[in-house]
Amino acid sequence: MRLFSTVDRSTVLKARHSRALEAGQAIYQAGGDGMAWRVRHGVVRLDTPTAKGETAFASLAIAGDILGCETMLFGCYTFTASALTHCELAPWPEGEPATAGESLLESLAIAQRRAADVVALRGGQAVDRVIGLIRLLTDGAGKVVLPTRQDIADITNLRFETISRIIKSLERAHVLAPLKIEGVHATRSFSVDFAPLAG
Amino acid sequence: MRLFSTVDRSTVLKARHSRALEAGQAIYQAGGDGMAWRVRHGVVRLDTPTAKGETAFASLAIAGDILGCETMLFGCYTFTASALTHCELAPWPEGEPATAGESLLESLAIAQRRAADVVALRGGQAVDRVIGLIRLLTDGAGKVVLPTRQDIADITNLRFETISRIIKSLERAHVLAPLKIEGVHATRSFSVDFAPLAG
DNA sequence: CGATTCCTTGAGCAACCTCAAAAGCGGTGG
DNA sequence: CCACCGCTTTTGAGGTTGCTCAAGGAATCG
Repeated sequence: MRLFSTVDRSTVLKARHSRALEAGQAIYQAGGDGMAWRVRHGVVRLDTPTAKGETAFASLAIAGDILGCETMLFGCYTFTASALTHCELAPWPEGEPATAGESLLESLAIAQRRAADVVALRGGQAVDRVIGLIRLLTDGAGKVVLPTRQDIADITNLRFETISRIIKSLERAHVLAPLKIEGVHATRSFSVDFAPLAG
Repeated sequence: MRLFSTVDRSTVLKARHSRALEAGQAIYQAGGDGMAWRVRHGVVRLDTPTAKGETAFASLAIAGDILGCETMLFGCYTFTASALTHCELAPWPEGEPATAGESLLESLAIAQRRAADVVALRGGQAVDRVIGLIRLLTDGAGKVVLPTRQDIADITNLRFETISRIIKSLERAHVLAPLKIEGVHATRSFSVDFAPLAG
């Protein structure tokens, strides 16, 4: 039983090690060739080329999500991927093909769930969308590293000025606490505490 | 928030045969038990329960998409599904498990592509969103059966009054042509010609 | 230091929402 | 057949959210 189609395994195997990325770094380009990954840590932004030659936000990939699996079918990436925060990627598929069916099914379910999350980030009041995104990005310890205002704007379908106003107001309301992390680019690593807020 | 009419459910869980559904009909409920389907024809709306006990639009499933595969993992549906147009569903997985890996991988790629489409329907100018949805729903012959104004509003994150105004204006601009179909409820089967329009 | 990039803040405006009323359409019962 | 009911759609008037345009501040890097 052959699970996956005609991918040149020899070259793939060469590069089969995990990748660590900084915030803002490009991962791969739509149309390009490469392998598939699973997101271990961090948040990845996916963009799709539009009719006008531009590129528009398409989706998010968070820890657990599969990235670029379409190359295994079509031989090229559908989306352009870039790291929104510090990221760690692991080659995919990872292990024994014995459980590949289960794993794939789970990945499909996760993908649908994630899609619903992203859709939710584009509806409702502006503040709620931003808070929704922050929730999605917050780790177990209540810490979150925010992407740039422009990235947040693209994801929530708002303008970066609006994002700036909203985040400032959340800080002033002590919902978000600015908290600088050392050793990282300051403008990109605007790190914060996030007090969940009722709801 | 959606209300579902009292559809006869007695036949729903009987057997692994294809299902035909009318526009507006409920397919399954979030949390309920059942099987997975592939959409053969038509458009299915997926809703997710929200914090406030209501239910909000989550995604669309169109011909080729997998529906409710998460029951195979969790034993219950994550979303609530209902038919937006006349639909035909086939049991899934369909055939020999030999090609299950390929098929699953393809389904995953399709799901991610579809998610990007839906996200795109929630960004940009109101008219463009509505036109984008109409494009997504238009068949090869340039015909489209529109869902209710309220459904379109939920999908595009607009109000139904806004949808009404937009569709009326598209008709007056001869982009959409009202064209009644026989043998179907008129309010739901508002059918139209769709002249693609540059872009 | 200058160049670049990102963030903040303000003032005015437009797109879209809200609320309200009425009309169309199909079904039901007298 | 007509009157009525429930539901969807249409249309209007006015209000609000979030956008646009503009200017300036802060941090990074060569």
